[in-house]
Amino acid sequence: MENSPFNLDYQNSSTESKIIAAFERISQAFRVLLWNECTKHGLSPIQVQVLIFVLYQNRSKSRVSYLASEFNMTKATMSDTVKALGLKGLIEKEVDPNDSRSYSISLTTKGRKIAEETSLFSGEILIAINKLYPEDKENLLLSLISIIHHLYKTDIIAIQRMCLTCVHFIKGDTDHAHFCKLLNVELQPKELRVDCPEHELKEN
Amino acid sequence: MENSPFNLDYQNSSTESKIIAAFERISQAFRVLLWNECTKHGLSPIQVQVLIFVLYQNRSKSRVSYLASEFNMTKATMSDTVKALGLKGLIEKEVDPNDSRSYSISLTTKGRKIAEETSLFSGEILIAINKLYPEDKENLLLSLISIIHHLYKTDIIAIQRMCLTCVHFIKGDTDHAHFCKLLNVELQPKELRVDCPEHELKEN
DNA sequence: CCTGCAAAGTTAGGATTCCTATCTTTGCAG
DNA sequence: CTGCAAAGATAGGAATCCTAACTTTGCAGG
Repeated sequence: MENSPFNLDYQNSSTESKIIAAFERISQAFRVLLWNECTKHGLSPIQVQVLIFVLYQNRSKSRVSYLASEFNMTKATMSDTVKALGLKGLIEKEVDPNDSRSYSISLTTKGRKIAEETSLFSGEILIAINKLYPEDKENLLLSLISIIHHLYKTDIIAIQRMCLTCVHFIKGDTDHAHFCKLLNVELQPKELRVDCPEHELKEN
Repeated sequence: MENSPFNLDYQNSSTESKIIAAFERISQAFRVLLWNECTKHGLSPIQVQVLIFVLYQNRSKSRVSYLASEFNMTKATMSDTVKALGLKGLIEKEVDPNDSRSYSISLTTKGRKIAEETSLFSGEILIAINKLYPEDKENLLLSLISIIHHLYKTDIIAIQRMCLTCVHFIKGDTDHAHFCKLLNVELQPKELRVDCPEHELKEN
């Protein structure tokens, strides 16, 4: 290491490790953009993420426990976050009629407005993606889905909402397209969802 | 939104927004893996990131100011972090002979050991990437490089160390391959680096 | 029915992160 | 040599996010 002035080996070897470095760069771009968005509204990153989540996901998932596992934190932390959002008048609690221990949260008018604004935070990344050729975009998406699927199968990530792990999904083959039983539509490869609000985890 | 039981529009429309959702998932996987690695060694995420950075990047970049901009934090925060690493005996300071205000840091034996161990934290993601076909991997890398390059050109990210923005890089064309003046080698597209220790930013 | 256990969420307390603001020392340009 | 900028340190405070203990409620097995 100290012998050569140049670190020739580093990153020169494998495409995979370069892909990882690239992912890290892009992750950082997300973090920075999210942070900028937060300071604009005087909210914390996690608060903004919760608002955006509630905006898009359906009610059954907008609970303290689910949110905690979604964002990899303890229920205690998420409880604080939800309380803070409540005090700021951005969300409302609605007790579950079937289980009075639990409640789901929904956005107030003010909360919805902020959620919609901040959900555009990744817009500049979207523009960057749009510079790719359409077929490259589709290949990129399929590669990413494959990676996520593998991460899920090996328990690196516990939660995701991809078609591939959903009870409503029927996997296609060379003769048949994929199919979603819930929406009752065929799914071309590029129509596969990665974060579907209707996702229900298939056990096995 | 309230009229239909299913949120059909969401994510159904564009490939780009699905790619963004996928990036967010993968980012989260990184965060979780890094966090796991941290608790193992009783270090904070940023401390581990600094160790890994110092392991791979060259000395001129291992300074408080550069590290602060690299990780998007203030010099004050980075100063604290470096101090903490020093107290734990993982790094050493070496004053710059040309500028006594400044110093660079290097790993102690103990620090290097931890850096090498923790730098494998993304190994499970590497395995997931490896499941792709070789040509898909290369296309994936090229797409990611293109996205990062665009993010850089539009000032979303300030710092990166890709060939495309390096003084030593000579861009190729249909007749000539890319070339690195420093290493004195031709660069095939798949050999382009995304985080080169020898990177020097080209002005303009 | 009721007893015990598990699950949802809350609270308290503390460690850590990361900020702003201010300060010291040093390099450098005019 | 004077003034300014840049590198880093320090102090103080807000916010994050954890562990541990607690309340209330649902539920299953006897």
